[in-house]
Amino acid sequence: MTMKNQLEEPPMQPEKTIRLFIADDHELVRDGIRARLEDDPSIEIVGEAANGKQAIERINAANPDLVLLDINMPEMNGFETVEQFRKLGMEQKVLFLSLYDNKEYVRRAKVLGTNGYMLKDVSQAEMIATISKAVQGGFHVTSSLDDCLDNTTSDLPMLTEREQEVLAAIAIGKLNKQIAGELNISVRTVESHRSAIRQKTGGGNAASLAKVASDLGLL
Amino acid sequence: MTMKNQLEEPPMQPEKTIRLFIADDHELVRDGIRARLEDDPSIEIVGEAANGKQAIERINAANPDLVLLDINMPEMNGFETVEQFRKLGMEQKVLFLSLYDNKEYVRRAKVLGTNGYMLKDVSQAEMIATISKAVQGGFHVTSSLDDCLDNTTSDLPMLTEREQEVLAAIAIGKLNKQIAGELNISVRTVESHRSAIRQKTGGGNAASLAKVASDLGLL
DNA sequence: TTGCGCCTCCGTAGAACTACTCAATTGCAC
DNA sequence: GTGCAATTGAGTAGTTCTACGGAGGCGCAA
Repeated sequence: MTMKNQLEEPPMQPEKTIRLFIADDHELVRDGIRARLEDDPSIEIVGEAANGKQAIERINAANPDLVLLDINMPEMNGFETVEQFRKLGMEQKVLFLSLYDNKEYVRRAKVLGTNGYMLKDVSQAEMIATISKAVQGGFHVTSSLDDCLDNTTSDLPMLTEREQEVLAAIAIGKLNKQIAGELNISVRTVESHRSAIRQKTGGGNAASLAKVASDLGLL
Repeated sequence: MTMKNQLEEPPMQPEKTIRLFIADDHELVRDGIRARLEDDPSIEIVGEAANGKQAIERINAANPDLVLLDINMPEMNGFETVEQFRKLGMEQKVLFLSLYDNKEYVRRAKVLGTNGYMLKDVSQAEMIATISKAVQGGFHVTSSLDDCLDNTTSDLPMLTEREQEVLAAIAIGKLNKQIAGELNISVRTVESHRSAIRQKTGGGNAASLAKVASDLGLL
């Protein structure tokens, strides 16, 4: 367990250009990223997509070193897209780009084995730095999120899958009875989950649970 | 009441450049806008701000023809910023820029007497076109929002102020009892408002009201 | 002045949720 | 196998919300 395998790709020149693929549903944001990075000779933008589906179709042809992936996209969001990558055997490095400094998002990004989480409010310098680091491997977040990293496994609510299902249903206004029907469990079980969710999240009534759900990115 | 006062600034050349001020909390988005507009000789970017407060401080010095204003900004959002403009006697034209195709936002933009509402997913061409139109006056929305315009006064829930206060409180998980205390009204009154809100929005239980509140931009 | 919308308040009945408690089953890790 | 977490289910009591019904005051506009 030495530091050897830190350099898996052997002959890496110091000035090798990074082949970057951008997936974001807003053309405006893509333009912004382009504008920022095109000055930098060490980064080359080799492709774009406006959603996860397009990304999957186009990435292999573009053969990027790193995929800059927005989380909130229509059709297929960033997380789902990465899951698809894995299923299809695509092993590109991924750096998430998101508007939200949401601990749960950061946690999921880490759990998925991606290489970083970057907020959209970063400066040009930090964006370039984070991209460079993500390409090397490991998991990197932009500075304002540093604190999310430490407690990423301990501090967070960490709802179980079932609890997340139930919470998502609660958040869109479903009644316990409906939820029970859809999940094929008894109303009492739904209540049990609900109560567990309340305990873990500190949320009180149904409305505040809805807020929690949206904070957790379950909608 | 002829059309005379439509041209208050008398000698307007056809190719006059538009002096544009950009207020958006994301440097990335500002960069994107810059990148898109800097090719166009008819638009000149004369200033930037990262929030409403900065915008107010800087706009007079920049003397723009049009302010491109993000809605979701920290400290002071776009709507509050415009209200401040008015209080301070600033009469610059305003074009909102937002991520959300939210009818209620469009309605508020219109009610505030601003000159348009542009989604952040517009193309470069449409962005330039909308800016040009907004500078001329009137109220303009980007194409995907056209349908919001017609029913902007009739179709929408149009909650009363009190109802909005109550809804906002519900959405963050407050109990009727708490709300009653804070608004100095009885619990029964809160219930009445709540029931009116349910009727107007179609929302059923508390959780779905929370969702409605967030859709309406009350949080 | 008459009407209308908004805000305020109330009663009753039932549905839904909250707050505690407990426990059987499954599967996974040590 | 023992322990632990996740999922499932239940009892009891109390609180909160929902769905009806009704009514008075106030301001504004036709």
